[in-house]
Amino acid sequence: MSSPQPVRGTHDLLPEDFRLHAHVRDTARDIAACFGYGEMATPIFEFTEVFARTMGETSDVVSKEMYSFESRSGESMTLRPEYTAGICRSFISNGLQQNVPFKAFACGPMFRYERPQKGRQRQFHQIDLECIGAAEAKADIEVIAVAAAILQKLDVLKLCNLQINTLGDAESRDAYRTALVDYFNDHKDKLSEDSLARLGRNPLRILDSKDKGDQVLVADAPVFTDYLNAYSTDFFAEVLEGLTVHGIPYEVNRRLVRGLDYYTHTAFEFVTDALGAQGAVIAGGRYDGLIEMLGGKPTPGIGWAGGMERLCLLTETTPEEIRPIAVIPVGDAAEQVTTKLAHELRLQGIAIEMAFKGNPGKRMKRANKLNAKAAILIGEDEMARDACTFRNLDAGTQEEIPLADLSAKIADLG
RNA sequence: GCGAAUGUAGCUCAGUUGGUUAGAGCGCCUGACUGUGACUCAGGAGGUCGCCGGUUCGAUCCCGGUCAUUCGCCCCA
Repeated sequence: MSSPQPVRGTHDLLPEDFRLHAHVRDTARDIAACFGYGEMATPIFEFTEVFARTMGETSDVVSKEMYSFESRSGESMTLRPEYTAGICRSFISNGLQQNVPFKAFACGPMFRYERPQKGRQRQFHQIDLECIGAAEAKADIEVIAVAAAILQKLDVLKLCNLQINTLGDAESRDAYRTALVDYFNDHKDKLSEDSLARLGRNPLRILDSKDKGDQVLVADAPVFTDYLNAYSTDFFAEVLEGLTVHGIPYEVNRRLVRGLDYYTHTAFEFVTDALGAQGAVIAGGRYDGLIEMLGGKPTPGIGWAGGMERLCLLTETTPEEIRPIAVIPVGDAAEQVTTKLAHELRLQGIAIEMAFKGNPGKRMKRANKLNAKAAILIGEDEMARDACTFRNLDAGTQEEIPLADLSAKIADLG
C-alpha cells in the first residue's frame, strides 16, 4: 500500500461532497436564525472533565469512545465527542446567565472512537441547537419545531419519524430507576448478558433491549408513568400539546431513553429507517441539571444535535455548482487584456473561469466541462474595437459587443 | 468490543476450474480542429488484482494473518 490512506473512520470532503455538506449546514443555520438562534463556536477540545462529569462516567462515550490526551502542561484534554457540554461550559465561563434564554446554533466536527459504519464515523460533523435558561415547555416545543423545520426544508422530514418520551425530573427519574433496579435484580438470572451490564450502567436501557427474554421481563417491569410526579406529567402533556399546535406529528415511545446522564424530562429523536442501524438523525432533550454539574448556578436547558453525514445521506439533491463565465484570450497578445478583464469581473462578484494555458479550442472544452453559461473571447480583432465576442454556451449563439456593454450583458444571463 | 460479507485502472464492474503480455464502459491526456464547446474519429497514459506470509514448478484466483469498507450486535448524531 504505497498511497497514503486517511485514518480509519475519517473522510475527505471533496468540493463535490462539500457542496451538499454546506447546503445542509446553511439550511440549518438559516432556519435556526429565523427562530432567534445565533451561531457560535466553542473549541474543538476541552478539559476532559467537561465531558466526563456531564455525560456520565459509565456512558459508552466517556468510558470507551473519547479521544483524550495529556497536554504538555500535564492536564487531560479531550477532543469533543458532542457539543452540548462545551456550550454549557461556555455559558458559564462567559457569565451568560445575564442573557437567558441563551439561544445558540453551532456546527462542527466531533470525535468518537467507534467502529465505523455507514453514517457513523470517528470524525463526524454535527449541527447543534441549545436553549439555555428556559424552564418552560415552550422552549422544548420551539427546539423541536426548529429541528422539524430544518428537516422539512431539506425535504427529508418525510423519511423521519419523531419519537418522544419524558424521563421526568430528577425526583421521578430516581424513584423509577430504583424501582427498576430492584425489579431486575430479582430476575437477574433471566437477563441477557448485555442487559446485565446495563443494569449497572444504565438500567433504563434494558427497556429497549432487543433480546426476546429481556422483553418478556420488561413486559412486567414497573411502568415509568406510575413514577412520574404531577409536575413531570403536566410538563410532558404541555409539550405534546404544543407539538400538535405546530402540526408536528409525533409518536410517544415509552422505551426511548438517553445514554447520557444529564437528560431530564423531554427526550426525543427524529429517526429514520433509511440508514440501517443508524436511525437517529436529530436527537436531544432537556438537561436541567447539566449546568450545575459543571459548577454553574442551577440553570435549565434543552437542545439537540443532528448528524450532518446522516442528513447528507438522506438529502437527495446536491445544489448545482455556480456556473462560471469563461474568459478566453485568442492569441498571446490578448492575454493581458483578458487577465485584467477577468480580474475586474471577479471583483464584481462574477464567477469567472480563465484557464492558465491552452488554445481557444481547449479552453472552450474546459468551459463546457465546467458548465459555463457563456464564453467571452477576445483576440486582436476585438481588441482593435474595444469589444469582445460574447458566446452564449446554452444557446450556441454569439455576437460581438462593446466591452462597455459587457456587465449589462452578463446581468441579462441571470 | 463481538459476528458476517467484500476488497481487480480515477469511477462502475468483468475475468482466470491456479498458467506466461489482466479486460470493458465511463473519465483523463494527445491529435484530426494552432480564433470557438457539446457530436464524431484516431491514438495514448494509467494496475506490484488491498497488504504480508503459506501451499505450489507457477497464486489476482487456494489457505492463514492483517488492514480497510459494508452489514448485524452494542451504542449513538
